[in-house]
Amino acid sequence: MQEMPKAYDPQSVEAPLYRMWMDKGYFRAKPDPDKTPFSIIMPPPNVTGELHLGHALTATVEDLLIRWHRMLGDPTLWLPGVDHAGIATQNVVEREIAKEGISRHDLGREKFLERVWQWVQKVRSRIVIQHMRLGVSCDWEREVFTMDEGPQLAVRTTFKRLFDEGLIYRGERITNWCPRCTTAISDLEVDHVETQGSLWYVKYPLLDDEGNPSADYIHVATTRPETIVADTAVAVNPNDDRWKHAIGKTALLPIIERHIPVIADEEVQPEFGTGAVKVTPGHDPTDFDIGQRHNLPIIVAMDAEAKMNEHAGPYNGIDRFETRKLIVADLEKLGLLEKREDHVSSIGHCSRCDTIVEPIVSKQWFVKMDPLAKPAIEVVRDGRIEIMPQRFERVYMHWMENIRDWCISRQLWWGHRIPVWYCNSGDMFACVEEPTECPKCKSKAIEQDPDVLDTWFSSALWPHSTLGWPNQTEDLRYWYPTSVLETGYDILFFWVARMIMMGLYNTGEVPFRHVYLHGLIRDDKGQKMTKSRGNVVDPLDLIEKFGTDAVRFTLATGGTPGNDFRLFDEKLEQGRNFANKIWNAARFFVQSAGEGRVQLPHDSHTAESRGDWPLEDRWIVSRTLSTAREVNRLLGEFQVNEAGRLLYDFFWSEYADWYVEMAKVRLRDGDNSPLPILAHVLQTSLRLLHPIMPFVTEAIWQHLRDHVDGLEEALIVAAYPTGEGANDPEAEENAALVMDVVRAIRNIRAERGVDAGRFVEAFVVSNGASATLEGARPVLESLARVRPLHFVADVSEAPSANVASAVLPEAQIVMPLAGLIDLAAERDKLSKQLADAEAQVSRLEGKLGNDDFRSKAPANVIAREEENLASTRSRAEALRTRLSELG
RNA sequence: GGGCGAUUAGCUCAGUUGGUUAGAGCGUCUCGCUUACACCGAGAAGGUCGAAGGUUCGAGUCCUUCAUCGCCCACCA
Repeated sequence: MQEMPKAYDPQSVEAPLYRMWMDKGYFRAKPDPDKTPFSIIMPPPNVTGELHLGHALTATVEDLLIRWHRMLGDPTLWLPGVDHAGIATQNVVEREIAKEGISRHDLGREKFLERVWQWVQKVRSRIVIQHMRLGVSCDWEREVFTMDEGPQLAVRTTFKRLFDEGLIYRGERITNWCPRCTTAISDLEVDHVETQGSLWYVKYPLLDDEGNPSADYIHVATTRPETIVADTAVAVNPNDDRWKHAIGKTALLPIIERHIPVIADEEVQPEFGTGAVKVTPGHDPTDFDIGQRHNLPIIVAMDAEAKMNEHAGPYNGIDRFETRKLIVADLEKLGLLEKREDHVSSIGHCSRCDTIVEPIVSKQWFVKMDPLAKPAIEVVRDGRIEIMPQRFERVYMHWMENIRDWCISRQLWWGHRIPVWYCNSGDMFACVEEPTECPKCKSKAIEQDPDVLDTWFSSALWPHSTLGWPNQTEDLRYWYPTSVLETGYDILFFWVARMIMMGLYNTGEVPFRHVYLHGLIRDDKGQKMTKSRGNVVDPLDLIEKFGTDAVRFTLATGGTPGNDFRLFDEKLEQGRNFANKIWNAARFFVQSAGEGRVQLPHDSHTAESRGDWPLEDRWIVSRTLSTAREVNRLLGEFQVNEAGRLLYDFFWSEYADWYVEMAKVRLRDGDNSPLPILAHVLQTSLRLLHPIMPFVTEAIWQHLRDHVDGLEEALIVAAYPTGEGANDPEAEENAALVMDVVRAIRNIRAERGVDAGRFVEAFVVSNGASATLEGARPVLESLARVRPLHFVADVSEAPSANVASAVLPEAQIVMPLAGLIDLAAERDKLSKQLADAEAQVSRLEGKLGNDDFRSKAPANVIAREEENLASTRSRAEALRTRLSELG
């Protein structure tokens, strides 16, 4: 039997308990064909570095759900994993080797990838340790990495299927190009920032019929003058009278002096700028489309790092923004710059490195999304997948319905290599296994595409690839579709939407039933936590400082699903204090139990079986039942925060503040009858709390087993209370009255300045509730520190001079407090209360006198209001009597 | 240009089928005897639930408009 220290010490408790859970194999998934499984595939953290608070939140919520279901007896699988995070990891490792003064090109592809793998090994183990510190009860034996063989096979199989069905294609398209990462990125990887910039008005000379520059100009407006060198046309709206005369003519491109046509295209908005637009199909998405329609040549005037190339004439080799300055100056010199205006526009930045993205035409691989999106829309519409909070379903729909093709090729080294080979005959083909020859011409001169896939491609397959797909494994059959996906709303499109599409495409089934989206965790000022701001908080630091349970409790209850929330020390202190409260409430029990063993009450399920128990016992047992029921309901609705709050309130404000104090009254008299009830409520609370606060509850559980019979060997596998059994409304009502009386007396004592320790005389006037109150005499005397305590049936039996009083709906308190009475204050207080009561009475009279209310409101509401009116009336009456006695 | 969210006590936030006199934590003010806990206990003060309309017997909760802040989506040069 071990002593419990005075304060809960997370540091000394957490690691041994986690080891115990692991050693006993409690985390291991055990399928049972007769039961409905509950499964979660953990969102794999990136191997870019440490876990952040978003991961901690995901881990908390998922662990909570898993522990809850495990205790309910459901077969549970929680499968952990790690993501190779292509571009992000490559960037991190590039920065690492830059410290040694080398670039990836110095190393070469193979050596560089070796360095990445070294990095991965290091970071993976840290992520695992961090997760363990958070108390996650996932099945570690099943941990998967996105670059493992299984996911590799799934990636290549999926690619080949899509390729063979024509849903993957390769084409020269305009894509977002990051000149720093030197790769194409998808639309989603571009962050748009409203930026104050300039709009330059430039005059292009029009050529006359002989092909010589005329005095006539066409005026264009541009925000990116450096792209002038790649213009292949000028476009105007066909209905624009100002420019009708120019359509079909030829303009002379300044500086480059190329002849370009003036064309008409509906896309051009006459209201903007001059109504004439320079067309640069190689460097602008809209212009690319116009170019396609008019068969314009495409000129790309920049290299991979966005330096101007040979197409840029005098600017060859110069950076794009430097070129912008130079060309503006040159145009001015030529007299072709008409004016400059301030102009705000939205500039795309690489979400990985914040470099300004350049739209550039290049050869890339794309997935045709429309056919994949349709079924994905369907499953959310018909409820096969539920997204919470529900408002995100609209966001999802909007994106799906306007979906654009997905650029999946990346000019990177780290990632899944595109499984396409080119034959020197000009053929290309996709393969699952590495081929040795071209399937068509049998040539051995084949070469694999050098590019890798967008990291989200493998992520999209995660729920089924981790379970063995494309093999039809037992795991896949049993655990798929998974139950819940928990992640941040910021990756709804990146990940959730794509998992739904690819899951349906590959398996014909949804990947998960429920999507639970959490908000962003912000700092105390509401700012996003970013490395550049330096306000990123490491979950481990918080765990060291407050304990894991405190962090989990705070994350789980501190906010609402889908909404951002601020995290700061005061919030975590609340969690820490709660853990300590639980610890000490248990400590009180353990001390009270002493050497003896306590039996749990063997029949507490029906109100009758508890009929002759003391009021406070009946009350707390009844309240425990409702709490258990409510917690299960809330968890079932994923209202994790409300479940946590409810448990907090129940445990602290009802069990600890009231029941334990009431139990002390009997215990002090040497009556040990509260012990079974204390044990019962305590162990039930521990079960209920365990999913949210696994460590403190398990630690206490192990202590409790020394004192209480019939407890399972470990709380993590103990049964979860569901609250079956009958409540005892009568006991709840009577206990409420007792507590009200105690509170009223305490209030008088405090207001009149009665010494805290002093016992004083009190009269409780009550008719209907006298038996209840008489039964609670020891509790009242002790908790309110009143003695002698008189129960009388009528106010006339209580003294009226020099008294302080309080009027409750079912009782009045009269306390003779010679020397402490301030008549004016007393009158004031009672008058105010009377005014409140009278206002209440007239409000209720009005309400109940309203025929509409009587005929339309439900009966129980009417009955309640009637009761309310009656008791408020008698309360007002009592107050008037008291006041008149005061004179 | 569309869409979404937030606006509730000094601060940070709950409040999910509309139904008693709107809650919590922190902070503030009093007081602290106790078989757990000062990471505590008792008592108190503090809110016209962003504004204006509307629906309803009844609105913090539903509808409309507006304001402020924040976010997402969008190829207007």
